[in-house]
Amino acid sequence: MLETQDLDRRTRRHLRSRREIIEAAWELARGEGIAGFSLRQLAARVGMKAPSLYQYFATKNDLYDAMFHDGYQQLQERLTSQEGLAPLTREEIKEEGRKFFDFCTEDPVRYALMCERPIPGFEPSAQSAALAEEVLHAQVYSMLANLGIRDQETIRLFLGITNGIVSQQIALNPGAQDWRPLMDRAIDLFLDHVEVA
Amino acid sequence: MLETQDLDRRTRRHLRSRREIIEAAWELARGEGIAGFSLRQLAARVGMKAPSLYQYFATKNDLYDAMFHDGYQQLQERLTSQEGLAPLTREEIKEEGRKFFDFCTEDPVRYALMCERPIPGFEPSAQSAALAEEVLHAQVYSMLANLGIRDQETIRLFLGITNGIVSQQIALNPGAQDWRPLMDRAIDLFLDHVEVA
DNA sequence: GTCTATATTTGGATAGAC
DNA sequence: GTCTATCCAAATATAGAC
Repeated sequence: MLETQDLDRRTRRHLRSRREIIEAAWELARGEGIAGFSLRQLAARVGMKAPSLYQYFATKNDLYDAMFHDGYQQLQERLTSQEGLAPLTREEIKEEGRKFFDFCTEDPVRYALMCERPIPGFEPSAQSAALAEEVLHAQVYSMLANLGIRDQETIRLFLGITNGIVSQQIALNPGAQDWRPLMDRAIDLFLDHVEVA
Repeated sequence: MLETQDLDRRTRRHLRSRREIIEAAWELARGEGIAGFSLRQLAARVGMKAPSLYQYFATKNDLYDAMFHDGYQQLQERLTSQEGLAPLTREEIKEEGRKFFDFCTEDPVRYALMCERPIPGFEPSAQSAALAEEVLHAQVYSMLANLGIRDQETIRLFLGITNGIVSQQIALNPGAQDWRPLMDRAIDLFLDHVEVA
């Protein structure tokens, strides 16, 4: 007979393996590109053979979806949720901006999976897309709302300029940080423009 | 005996075929992704078999390089060279910004090839990279220099925010133009900040 | 749950006839 | 310059033994 304890243990073990695979996938993706690694390579890295991976992910796109989801979970942990908080000072906003810059540039492949469309045919599942929206809401929308900014155009302006600094760093000089000071300046520019903080 | 005329004719014919292949490659790339089309598909589209393509491009990466080069030539034709011109008015700058936005968003795959790094292992040749730099110089550096802006940080700020608007449009809602009005606003923001025009 | 073996497809690229 | 035929490598995914 199967005890509940055994089921739990089995589930936990399964989830742990899943996690290990996802992390190995990130490592491989950083080296070979997000679409450039194979399931054979991935299996080898976790000490399995390729077919065993199908116990954890039904298709390669399902793996991508788990990575996408994982990326947004990481971002969520890295930034400070702004929901129900007092408005940030200008310096605190810059601090969050630098954290975002560092998060994105430290792993360009992760940034691409999360914010660009690097894999033809892959789209995040509804669940993962919902998490992405949730993170955006908790961090950006809330932060701006706390400053009194709620109209979509201004929110987009903020998203555009901050992501612009990040994506230029990654496109023109990945691995470096020479665009990092520009994040502060871009945020100054924005805040001067909207006349708050 | 081969006449010079014949050589010219042959060369022109060769270049015409090359051009036809590049254009077919763009069409395919728009549908299948930049790395998602095969040389077999490409050959079929121009009425050839795959091996014949090797008369025109030694490898697939050479084809990508030709496309990269072609993209920057197209951009060069689309924008107005600013070298030796009088400073633009604010409205004229916005006009150029909108042209850039339209150019980039009308073909996201082209934008990706030109400005992101969508193909692991592909880097533009020295010649193509030089063209890219030349275009950037003739358009952006010159335009800003005519306004008295010459320091690198401010130039980068301009590049960051304008590319940011474009890349958000492509990432979040490709095919649409709902971020287009933000290009004007971003340029206002920038010009207010640097206090010119 | 993991394996071996393999099906199946597809890719880039080359040899050599015409 | 274009073709047919083919090489070779690699990919995702499945079947079925253990």
